[in-house]
Amino acid sequence: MLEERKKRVLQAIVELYIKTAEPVSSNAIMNLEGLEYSSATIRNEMAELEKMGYIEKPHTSAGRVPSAKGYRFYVDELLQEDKITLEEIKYISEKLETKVNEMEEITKLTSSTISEITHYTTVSIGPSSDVQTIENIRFVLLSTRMMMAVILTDNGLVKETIIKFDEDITENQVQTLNYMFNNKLKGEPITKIDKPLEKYLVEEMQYSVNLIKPIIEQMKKVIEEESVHLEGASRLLELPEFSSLEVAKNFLNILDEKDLMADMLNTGFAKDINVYIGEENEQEALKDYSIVTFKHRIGNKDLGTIGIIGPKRMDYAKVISVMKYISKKLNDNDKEEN
Amino acid sequence: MLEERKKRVLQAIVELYIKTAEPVSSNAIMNLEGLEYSSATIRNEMAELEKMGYIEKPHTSAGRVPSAKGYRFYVDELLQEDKITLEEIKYISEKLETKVNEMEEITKLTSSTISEITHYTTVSIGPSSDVQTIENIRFVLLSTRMMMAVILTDNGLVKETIIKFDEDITENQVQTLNYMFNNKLKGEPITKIDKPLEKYLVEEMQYSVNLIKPIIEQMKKVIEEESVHLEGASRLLELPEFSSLEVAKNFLNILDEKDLMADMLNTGFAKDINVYIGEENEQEALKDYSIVTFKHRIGNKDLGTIGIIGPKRMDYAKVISVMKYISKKLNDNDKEEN
DNA sequence: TTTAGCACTCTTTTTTATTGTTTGCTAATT
DNA sequence: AATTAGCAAACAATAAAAAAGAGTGCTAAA
Repeated sequence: MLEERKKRVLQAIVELYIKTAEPVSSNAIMNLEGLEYSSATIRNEMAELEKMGYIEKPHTSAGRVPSAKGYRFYVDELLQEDKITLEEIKYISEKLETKVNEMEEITKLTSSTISEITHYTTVSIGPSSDVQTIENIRFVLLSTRMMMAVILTDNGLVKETIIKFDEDITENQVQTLNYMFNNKLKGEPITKIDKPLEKYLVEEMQYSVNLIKPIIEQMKKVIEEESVHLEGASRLLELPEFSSLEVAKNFLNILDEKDLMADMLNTGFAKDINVYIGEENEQEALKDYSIVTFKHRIGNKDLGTIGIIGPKRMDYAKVISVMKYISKKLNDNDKEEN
Repeated sequence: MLEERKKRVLQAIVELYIKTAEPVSSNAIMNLEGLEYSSATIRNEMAELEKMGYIEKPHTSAGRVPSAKGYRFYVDELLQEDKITLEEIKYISEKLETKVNEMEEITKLTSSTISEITHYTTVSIGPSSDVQTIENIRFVLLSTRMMMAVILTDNGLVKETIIKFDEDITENQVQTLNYMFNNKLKGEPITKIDKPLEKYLVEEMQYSVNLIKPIIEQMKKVIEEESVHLEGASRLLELPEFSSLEVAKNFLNILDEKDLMADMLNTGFAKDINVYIGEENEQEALKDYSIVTFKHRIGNKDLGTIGIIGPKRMDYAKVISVMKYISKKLNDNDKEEN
């Protein structure tokens, strides 16, 4: 465990570095609250913190920079969660009051709000399909060979898709489909819509392959579709660590990899808010960045996961404060409405 | 009119500059096809071309760079449209054979194909709402207070939206709506769905405001929604003109302005393919870029507009070749299917 | 009409010098 | 024993100077 003064020094280094992106010198932190010592004393503490692995030097004559271990300690032990201003609270409240018709839009709204307030890039994704159950399925004939399928899930999500057929479909067939699918699938997980179901319907129930096959295939597609939503992609470019084109390009390329982003949002969820600092990220490409993931929900309805991507010197305190506030706000709003 | 040799020189300068992004010296173009003269002779021609305004010098001791006038002359008179390789043809054909269920996906597919082949950024938008007419409208009750509306247009586009109500809706009401909307609106332009219609339905036809108002409002919203689709945003960053972070940021910010992009895609359409070079763009922010717009259609169905954004030294020949090829291919594919 | 030749211009790259920041250590002080 | 003043050493960052390179425009000859 770290002595109190060392903690203060580490905290000062982390917070100043988050603020300025410049290595922090012994001079810069002397005389701060609780650190009324000469720079030489601070230097001694810094030397020890370095030996312990909490901070490091870019080169001999530079100030110190937090190491991954340093950030981790800061996040776990030193971080204070009140870094949210009144204006920000006001802004968030206003944005979250926007009326939305679809649950998915709440996720987008939340993720854009977080991006705007924190100035980091956010990525979001809906709830994973295996936690969702079917509440209702509707088929609607759009034209003789084109049908629309709408699936309502228990968390209020709507998934629709258009299905084309090679032969004409009758209104009668559509009604049978409506009855049968609802009867069989209501309350079941949406992942039940798959190949075995197709097989069952065709082989056991004697439905026409030409009718069932396109339906199942297309529905399966929308269900599995993980649509990643991005917000504020260019925002990070304002930060000094992205002032090299090399780095900027690398970052934009990472964002372009939807699969990678989906992966990232789907890894390990001990808590609702998780912090991954630099090398702690499982994905190789993200080892230079920090990610904070936020599984958000209203009541017990899972609404998906939002990830904030930023530099390692991300303002963790701010990000976490904002998330917690939004989470609270979302649930309050919901209660009011009922 | 330019003498033949001057044309050759101008062409060489434009093409070399497009390729290398470096000012073109007299040395570099001597001995090219049709230019078997000494560098001094070329220099004389270049001096004259400069006086006429076709090319310019970044500074005294640099080579020449095409001016906007130079590019314009090149595009109008010199450009050869066979700049498309066999591999590219193969790649395009394969991609365009992907089966899609929605017309909108064709636009996305086309725009991503163009971006991939040309390495420029593309922006696309659906057909403007005032050229579309209603083919069919469907209302489907999803739950007691939630309804889905689906509009089919004559160009095969599907627009759907979810509508929430403050009071319960009966299946009966939905059927009336279905009958009435179709009866009244089939064959009409979709822009007919607006405030006056709401007024008519409520005041003359005595429908409940609580029912009609949310419907019209929400439908109006989806109709007016111009969803701009972006492809290959980070691609331009590979080009040397974007090697300054300043410029790169500027570019990304322009792309973020959806309204600007929509504007750009909606300005003046003399032909299906239009080229705007630098200052020729109406929008101030685009004066440093060149835009090629491409109104694409299958038969006489308008499918929307795709814009390619690149530097002024864009490879116009390639871009135009690709567009023409895709246009042909789309229409051929369509014929085959019928 | 074309071209060789060369001085001149201006950018780009390389080198050298200068300034500034911060550390680590030693010795003095509290 | 803990703290601090003081100072040399280590680099980075900046500025200034020098050298190299690429092209042009013009003149005079072919």
